[in-house]
Amino acid sequence: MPANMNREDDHIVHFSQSCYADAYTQMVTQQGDQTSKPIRRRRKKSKGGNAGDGGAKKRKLSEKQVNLLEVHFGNEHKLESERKDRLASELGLEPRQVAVWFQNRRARWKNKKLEEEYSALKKEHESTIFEKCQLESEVLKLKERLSEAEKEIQRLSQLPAETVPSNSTSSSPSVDTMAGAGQPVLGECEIMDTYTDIFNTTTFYYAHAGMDWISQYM
Amino acid sequence: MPANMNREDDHIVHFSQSCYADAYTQMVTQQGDQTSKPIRRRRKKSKGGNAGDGGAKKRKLSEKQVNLLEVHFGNEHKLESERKDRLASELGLEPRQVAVWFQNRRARWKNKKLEEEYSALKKEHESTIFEKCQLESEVLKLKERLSEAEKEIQRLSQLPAETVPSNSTSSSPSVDTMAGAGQPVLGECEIMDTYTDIFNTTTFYYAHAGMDWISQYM
DNA sequence: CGCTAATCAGTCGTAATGAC
DNA sequence: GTCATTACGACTGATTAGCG
Repeated sequence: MPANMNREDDHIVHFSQSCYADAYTQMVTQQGDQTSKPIRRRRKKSKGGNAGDGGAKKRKLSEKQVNLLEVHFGNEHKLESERKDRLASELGLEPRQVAVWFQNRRARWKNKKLEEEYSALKKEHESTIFEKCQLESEVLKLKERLSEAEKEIQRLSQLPAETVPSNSTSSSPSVDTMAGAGQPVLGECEIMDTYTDIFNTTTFYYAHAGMDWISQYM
Repeated sequence: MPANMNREDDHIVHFSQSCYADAYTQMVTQQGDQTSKPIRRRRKKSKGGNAGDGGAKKRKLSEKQVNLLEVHFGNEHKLESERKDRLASELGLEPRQVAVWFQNRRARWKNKKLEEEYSALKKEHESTIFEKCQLESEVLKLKERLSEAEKEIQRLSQLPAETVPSNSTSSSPSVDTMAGAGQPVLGECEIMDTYTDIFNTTTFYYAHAGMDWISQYM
């Protein structure tokens, strides 16, 4: 809520940068006071002073503060101004800081969520592809069996009036045959296309997340 | 909207820090922004001096600067210091600013990319699901045809020695029959499961992006 | 030094709400 | 209705910590 801070944070009036120091971080210890240069600031890092736990020589929030904020964020991502003020005084921060922290936290949370959903979707997609492959090979298998069966029908219907040997009647022979020859049916399966597709269009480090099933083909 | 008019003075406050003035902003300004609203201000505002300026405060980079930076970023996301310095002087910025801009640009580009890939993947996933459905129905169809064919074989092989009527021999009748009855085969298709899954696990505004195909079922 | 990742903050637009 | 306030989101700039 950067925009509306006017109300309760008037007194602060954005003294940008270093001017915040007092209000923001309780231990500023840093006097460097080059309040004038926004950029070019090459400060030395921590001076010996504060070390310790939440040290925060700059305007960083202390660990304790962040923890408490996290807890409250976990309970509720939104922040009504009543809660904001209460939290602020609990933490010794300006209400505005609390508001900004929540805002940023929400934004970060969204990105994280997106990443999670992406990898979940990817996993699901991969397994769907796998199932699709299985279906494709099943279709091939069935088509061959069907073609065999129809050949058989053709044969049977065309021989005029003979007695057919009883052991060739049932469909089981052809079934077994096809099942035995089932290996090469993957020829038409698009698994390899999809495979390369997946790995070419993504450059994320977790790209290999859910591809375990592929080992079944190797 | 009248809503955001109140920011004017906020800007002024920052700007009065002055530190920015030189390095930042060549005026982004173009103020046509808030022009003439008679905003009733009631806050104590900052000190102020700045009355006269027509707006133009904000440390934002000018459009021209951003465009040039974008172009260079498009060519190469990395930034060697030679290039950085050259760019900086071209733009009238601190080299440090250029570096920061590139850093942020890279970081944010990643998120954007992730979002793009997410929606691309989702689209692909949906079409894969669709294809899988088609395959499932094809499998059902084939299984029925096969079963018909085997019944036929059974019949043919069991009738002793008759002359089979020529018009019932071919397999085409059963094929046509199945194709005609193709509609209800979706009964076992998991499309609805998947459908609800997709819409429950995502809350993005572009969730409906690639579901056009679903209209084929409605 | 440069980079990434994380963090903090300011700006703008805008929707929801309440007062006049 | 208009106007103001407030809260939020998206975007952007800047800082810091840590790695190589």
